[in-house]
Amino acid sequence: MGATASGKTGLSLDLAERLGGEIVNTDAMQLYVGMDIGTAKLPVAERRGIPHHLLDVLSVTETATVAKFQTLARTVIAQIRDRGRTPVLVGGSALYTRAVLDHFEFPGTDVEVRGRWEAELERVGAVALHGVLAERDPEAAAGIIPENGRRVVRALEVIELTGREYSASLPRLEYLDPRSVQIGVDIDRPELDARIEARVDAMLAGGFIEEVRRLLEVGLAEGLTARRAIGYRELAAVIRGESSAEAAREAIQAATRRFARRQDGWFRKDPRVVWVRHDDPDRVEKALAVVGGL
RNA sequence: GGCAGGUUGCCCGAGCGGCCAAUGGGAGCGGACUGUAAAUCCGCCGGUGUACACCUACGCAGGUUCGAAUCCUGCACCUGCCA
Repeated sequence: MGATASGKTGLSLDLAERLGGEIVNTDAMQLYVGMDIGTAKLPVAERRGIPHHLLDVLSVTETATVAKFQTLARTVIAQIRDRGRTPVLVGGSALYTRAVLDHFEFPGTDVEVRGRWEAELERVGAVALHGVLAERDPEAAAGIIPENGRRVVRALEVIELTGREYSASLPRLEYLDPRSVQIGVDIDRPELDARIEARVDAMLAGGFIEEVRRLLEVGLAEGLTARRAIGYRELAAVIRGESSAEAAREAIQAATRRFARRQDGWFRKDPRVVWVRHDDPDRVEKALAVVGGL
């Protein structure tokens, strides 16, 4: 794990190679078919013959959800284990990773119930809806910032569906499978920012906008999750004539920097993560040593 | 050369005599997070300081005024029209 552009992919290939492993993607946006350039998805030709899983499993019109991902990933991991090989999970979506690795249970969801609360949110606003939540489940309300409409809606949905109170806080850091280890790629911020800038420029030079154009033709704008991906939303605005290419370039870089910071926040908070410098010549050996400690 | 407009905090941009360290947005920094998570949301954001406060600030230099980012004069630079 690690922030975007920190060098996760390279390390994952080395590790999988040395461990005789197979790679499992834990990146929310790399799940989508056709989202290649903008998600920095590793081209097949560069995968060194190592099997990669959970790439290209959703069409851009489908909604990605953590719960679905959890099921998919756990299934794939079990299969890899059955083959006697080592699953190497790689990606920057912290919640997705934790959902797979830790004891993490998601209450159900229901389109109708969700839709109703969303309409209510639209009507009365987040803070007012938070008031409703406070009446039904003070505990949950206390754990959610009133302005965060999305989370308030989900809490109300869960309460209505399960009849139980909603736990608004994250579960404990506890691996489902003790044969788990987390390795983070560590990189200094100024260096990461420079890499992000260069990567975005390379994406744009490499046909990013054409990729977005193609995806718009197959429904990117209608999807709930895919269209919100960094880069895709900004370039879609350019295509619609609402923004200039230069403004989009800068917006994408800024959004990516902020994203990287959020990712870092998640990973730093987890004390189980062992950090390896991205530019340490011995990083592969060090990472292997962490795995060997199992 | 003439006429008109402009110069505000890292950037954009309001303010047009006191309630202004100065609305707002962006960036930056910090934080939250159980089915959209590359999402959603919160806080801080001139300096020192717990608070009260003090200091430095609205192109530069003067002036008017009890009091100026806001008015006047000169200078510098930018923009539009006339030459």
